[in-house]
Amino acid sequence: MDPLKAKDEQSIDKRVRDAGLRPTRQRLALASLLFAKGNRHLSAEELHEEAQSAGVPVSLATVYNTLHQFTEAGMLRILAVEGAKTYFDTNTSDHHHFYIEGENKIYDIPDTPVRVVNLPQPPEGMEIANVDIVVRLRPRRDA
Amino acid sequence: MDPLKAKDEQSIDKRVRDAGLRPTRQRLALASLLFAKGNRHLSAEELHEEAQSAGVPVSLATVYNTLHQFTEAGMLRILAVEGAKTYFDTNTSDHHHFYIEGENKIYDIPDTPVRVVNLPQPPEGMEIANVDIVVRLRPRRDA
DNA sequence: CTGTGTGCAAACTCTTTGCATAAGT
DNA sequence: ACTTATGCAAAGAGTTTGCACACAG
Repeated sequence: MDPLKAKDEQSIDKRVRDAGLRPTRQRLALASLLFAKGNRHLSAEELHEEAQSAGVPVSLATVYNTLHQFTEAGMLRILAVEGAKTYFDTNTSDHHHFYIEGENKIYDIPDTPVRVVNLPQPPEGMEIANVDIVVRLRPRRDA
Repeated sequence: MDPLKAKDEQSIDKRVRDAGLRPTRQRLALASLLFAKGNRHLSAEELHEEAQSAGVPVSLATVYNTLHQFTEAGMLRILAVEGAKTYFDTNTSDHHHFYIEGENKIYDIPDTPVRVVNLPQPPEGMEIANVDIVVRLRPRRDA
């Protein structure tokens, strides 16, 4: 077996274990799809289709369960974009997004130099969980 | 009739007309609820309930239609928060939000001094429609 | 073995749609 | 009158849940 692949699989396995989840076939397969290729923004349905294509017959319900378990474990973040679908982001660090209106596409803002200034104090008894910035884009009307 | 109320109703009427919409009973009533009391963040269902309480028997479908028509006319903005529900904001100018996790509550960031620096160039052929900042809050664990 | 995870299908929530009736101009 | 808006109920999309079977430890 390809040693590189073996190593990836080991680290995936560790990641899932460290999250306190049993490394089942399905969870490992989903984790591989999610974390193998860098930062991704996926809906449950998209991940489900990828799994099918990859020959891993996982059910949609399990995909939802798994995505939420990974999210609770801090391996994923939920993206707040309007519209019905929930997107999950494999990059849990501070970074922000472009959102293309009408296309339902999300992209990382590259090199994320974006910063927020003058953040207000949160109200009594609350703390800031995180700050999401969505830069909504549309096709230029002129030009 | 109370002259103040009459004046409000006139301006509501004008607002709806200016949006190119016929000032029907329902649209006027919903516009009054939406715009009478300053900035608000409402879901369709919440507005529907308010209308019922106010004695305006409008159907939920009409509330949805109306909210979308108002949005297209630029009188409302859709708020992007995670979760299934769509929220509409009566304040269409540049300002940002606190979101309380678990409560599904949205508040304006007061006096909005928040600003984003180092916004990147949008990709080719795209322009920035707007920038949404959501500061997600959670109860403090300590203290 | 024992308990957790999975798959299926049904349930649920929010939102949209189709069509007959009602209201605005 | 003519046209657009409304209400209802049904359909639709996305997500969650309950329960029997399967798999990991």
